[in-house]
Amino acid sequence: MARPSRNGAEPGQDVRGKLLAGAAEIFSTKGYAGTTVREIVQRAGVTKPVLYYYFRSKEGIYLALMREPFERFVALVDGTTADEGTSRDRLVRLCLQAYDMFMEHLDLARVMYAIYYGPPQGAPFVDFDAYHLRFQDGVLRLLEDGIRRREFRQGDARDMMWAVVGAVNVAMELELCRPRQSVGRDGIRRMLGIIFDGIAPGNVGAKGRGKGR
Amino acid sequence: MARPSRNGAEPGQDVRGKLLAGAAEIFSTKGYAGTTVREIVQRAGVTKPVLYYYFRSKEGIYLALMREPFERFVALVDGTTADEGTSRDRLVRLCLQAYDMFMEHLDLARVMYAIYYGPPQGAPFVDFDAYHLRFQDGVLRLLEDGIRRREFRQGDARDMMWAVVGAVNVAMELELCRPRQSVGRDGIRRMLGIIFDGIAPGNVGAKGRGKGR
DNA sequence: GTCTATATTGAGATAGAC
DNA sequence: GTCTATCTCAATATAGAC
Repeated sequence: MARPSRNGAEPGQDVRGKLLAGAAEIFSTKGYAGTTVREIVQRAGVTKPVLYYYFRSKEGIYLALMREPFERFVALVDGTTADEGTSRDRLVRLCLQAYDMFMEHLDLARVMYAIYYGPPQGAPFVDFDAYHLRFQDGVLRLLEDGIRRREFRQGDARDMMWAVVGAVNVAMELELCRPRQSVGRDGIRRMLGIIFDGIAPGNVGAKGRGKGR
Repeated sequence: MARPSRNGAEPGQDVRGKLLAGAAEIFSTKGYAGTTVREIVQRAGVTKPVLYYYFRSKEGIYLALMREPFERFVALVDGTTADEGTSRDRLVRLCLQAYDMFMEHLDLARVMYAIYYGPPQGAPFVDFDAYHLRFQDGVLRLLEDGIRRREFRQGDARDMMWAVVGAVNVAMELELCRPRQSVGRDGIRRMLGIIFDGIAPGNVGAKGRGKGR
């Protein structure tokens, strides 16, 4: 299309993509405020005005980075809750898919956590809550469905939802902060198993091992 | 002791305390890097050299702030795990006490989360992991104890531990980020109840409602 | 489109008077 | 102990050449 620039790389999308990829990594380790434009452009092998040309500002490249994966996440939740199978299986599947998605975008997840559980750092607003709520709502609906079908016992579906969300969160947060100790997909399966069956002795019902996708 | 200073406040401890209290609040909303020395001293009604006089540096006031409450936390965990009662009751008690402590120091907890799940922000190192591990270890020991006593079913105590820690974490994180939606002490009790008894129907054993102090 | 060079701002920290 | 005044440094951002 256009002729290659002096350093051998394609101009346009290529430089833009390199800036984005590098920025994701740096934002994830240093946070929004702690990341300097200089670092981003250095890693991409260009100079500052190039970034301002493509993204107008530091805020611009940040927003470009955060927006796309979240749309995929919403689609995923809505898809899985409409799936076939027992409530238990669907629930496990939803949790594992959320986890997989999280792992695919660990860098961005880190940035998100830093902003969500931390100070805004001067970063422009992104509505992380909306996506978090979407996941919770998916879990909640599956639980209510399971209660209606008598797959789960009567009880407050919201409490069950929090227990499930807690298990998934723990797995994710271990991955972020102590990857050596992480429990992984199997850990999530086992935790969900515990939440389904309990840790008190005597539960003889519904011990089926959901394969979970 | 000393004569009141011009603005009517006592000198010495009073100014120091005011600086600490204000710093906790500002660090918690703006993070370490986002907090300026100017803001801290302005809120305390003094000037910059006063802070440098008492704490030597920005790092100094941060460390002074973070260190003390954690020592109390360790003592609490070690105390509760050595308590009397059923494993279930002790476990609930430990979780609720950790939660209470968290709530007493919400500001500091926020700062801790921001550093722990986010970038260091240039803040001096504080070993949050050690305290986190201490809590996990307390939960784990109580669970192993309960399994030995046949209060809990046979199984991987670590998986149970993560489920319990997940429930407590969720309650805490809601308090940090969406206090309107928070589940509180009772929410923790109910989540633990679910983890003990499961959500699948048919568990007829050990349904005792632990009062949990 | 990409560079060099620089303007501008605000941070943490200190000197020295009182 | 607390102030005023100032130092030093690094960051974002831009001007203007090529």
